[in-house]
Amino acid sequence: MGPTTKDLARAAGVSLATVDRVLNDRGGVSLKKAQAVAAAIEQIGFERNAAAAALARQRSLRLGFVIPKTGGAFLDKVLLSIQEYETLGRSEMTILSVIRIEDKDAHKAARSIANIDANDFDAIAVMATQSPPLRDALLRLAARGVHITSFLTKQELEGDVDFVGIDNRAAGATAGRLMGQFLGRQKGAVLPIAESLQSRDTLERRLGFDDVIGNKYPHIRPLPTLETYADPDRARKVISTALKARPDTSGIYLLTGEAAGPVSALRELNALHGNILIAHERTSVTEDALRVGELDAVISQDPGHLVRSAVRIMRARCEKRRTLASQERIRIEILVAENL
Amino acid sequence: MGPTTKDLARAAGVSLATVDRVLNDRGGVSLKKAQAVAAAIEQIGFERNAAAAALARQRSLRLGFVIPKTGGAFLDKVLLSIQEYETLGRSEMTILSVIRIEDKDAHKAARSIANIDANDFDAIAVMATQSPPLRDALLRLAARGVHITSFLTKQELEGDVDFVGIDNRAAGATAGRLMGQFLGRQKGAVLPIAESLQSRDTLERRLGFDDVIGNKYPHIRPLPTLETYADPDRARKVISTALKARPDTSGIYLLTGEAAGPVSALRELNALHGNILIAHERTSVTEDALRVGELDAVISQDPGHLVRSAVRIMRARCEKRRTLASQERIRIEILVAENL
DNA sequence: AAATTTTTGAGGTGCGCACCTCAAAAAGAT
DNA sequence: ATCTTTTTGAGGTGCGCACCTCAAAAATTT
Repeated sequence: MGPTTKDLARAAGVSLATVDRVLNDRGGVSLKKAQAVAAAIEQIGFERNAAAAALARQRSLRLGFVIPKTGGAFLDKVLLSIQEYETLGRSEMTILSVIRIEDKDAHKAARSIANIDANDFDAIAVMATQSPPLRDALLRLAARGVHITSFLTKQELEGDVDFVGIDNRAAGATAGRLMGQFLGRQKGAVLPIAESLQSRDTLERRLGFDDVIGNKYPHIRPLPTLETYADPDRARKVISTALKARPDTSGIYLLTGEAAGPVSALRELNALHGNILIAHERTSVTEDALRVGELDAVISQDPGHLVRSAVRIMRARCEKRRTLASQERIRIEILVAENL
Repeated sequence: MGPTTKDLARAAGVSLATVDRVLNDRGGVSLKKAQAVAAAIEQIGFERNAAAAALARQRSLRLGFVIPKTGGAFLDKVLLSIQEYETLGRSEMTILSVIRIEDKDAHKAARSIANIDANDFDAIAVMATQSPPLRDALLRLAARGVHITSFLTKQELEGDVDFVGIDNRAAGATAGRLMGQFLGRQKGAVLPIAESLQSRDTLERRLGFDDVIGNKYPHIRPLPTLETYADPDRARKVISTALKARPDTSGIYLLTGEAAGPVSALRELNALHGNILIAHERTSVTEDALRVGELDAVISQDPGHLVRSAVRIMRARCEKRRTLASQERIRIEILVAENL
């Protein structure tokens, strides 16, 4: 057993009450004594007994996931992971809940956030496209004591906000590397397809992709990104046009998390085989496509890992613990048919 | 808060003492009452409060990792992960320790296991090549109440032994897929290199590899596996001979976890560029080789993940909890330069 | 029916911490 | 020097469970 608060009090030359005040930020402690306690913590290597703290605190941590209302298969998987964790997390004194927000319009999103009662949550993980009104709403929540973590999409508030998610630029670069390797010496054009170019993730992925292709595989020519606007008809039309315009196309890169639309469009156009196809996010659609050989690789991030990481970070923030950063980096996974 | 033991006792119509006897296997409970408690657990959805249990139990779980004495960079990473977890796990009431065993000889290994005092451990995770004497030694430990988990190498004892590690056949298949894709339409031979063919892991990987190559990329010819016996000189010699014998070699597959030897041999032979090279396990050697483009891909399993998973499983066994199996499958990771 | 064994219940203790109250001490203000 | 404010300490309570003892009740044997 490590040293207890009692040992800490003795080592610091203060009472248990003062130790408690320092450990739990209750204020009303002179700088001198506070420093004495801090020094003693270092010296004797005190570590709060998590089990005892959880038991005594008795109050479950209320963690919220703020998630857009509209979203496809990947988001569903994230939601499922949250649910899974809920049943498991009950014994760990955490209550998870999901808050769906409007995401079409920055102001609506901000209003959804503003509607969150700061008393209901100890921390929230926010997935939402950045915007000034949203930022203000988040800052107000933060001011009322809710810890904010950005989830999948970066938020820039004051100070350092933890971020849970992959590095999209590196993800795009990974896709570029695979595309280059899969195409080999073969010359040709690569067609990137996205839902929209508005999203920051898409842009970052494209940047990473172009970077690798340009530097390592200069014989491959990346075409301008096609936008589907999440509309199957439009997808089929623009893809068809693009493929006709560039018959030398030999690779297709689906930048967007939602691969279902483009994949079925490509299937109808008979463009699935013969072309190297790389997509993002593991969903039932991409899994199946990998298995039958329509897709060659999928770049993905594990939703379960995302959720667990977010929960760990939020808990650490609430309990004023430091997190083991190395454990929290979300890996960029590469999936092929054999390692599903 | 979920229901407590008090609620459980009331629901089952028994006393707290009986509930305690059932929950902690103290015996001396009639079948009838035991079933009543079990039924009540289901009915009211009782879940032991892990924090309170850990606190009351007071006794840290003593978990052991049984690891071969000889081992390369990958094993070092595993050991490092165990150490990392140790500092972190102290607050979680677990004490990890590592037991190094002889591994050259099955009898020596068995004797090392036999030397383990069953009173010192609640559970151990064993990494050792299977053999009848080893099996006996493990069974004796199990009989004395130590929970056994197989770690990286499967152990077949009585009943079901948990296994922590990747599916080596699938790992080999993944390597085969990448090799096939990277080589593209290019015909040629692929040279698999291993330390020795004795190890089960190596065999399984080779099987998976051949399976994919044979079925999906029949124009590629896998050569017989080269054995280096972990000897750099021998490695250089056999590789050189093999490459001369088959000038059409265009891919090399390093089956073994230790890539350092073969990689430097290949470097001296100037066989690194021009050939597609795939290896196993992330180490500083494979990382560097990936970055500079000598290696094209690495198939790996995360040591940190391995250790955490093993600990979770051992704890669950000791505390008679069921584990969330989905969370415990170790992923087969694919690494390229961009997703390190 | 008596003696034995097995099963059950009542009750207590302590794990390490969070959170609370109240009084005493120290520091600062007037 | 008195009053006010801030800081400190002593002490208590309870979280849910593990683990213990002892006596009473029930089931089994003799």
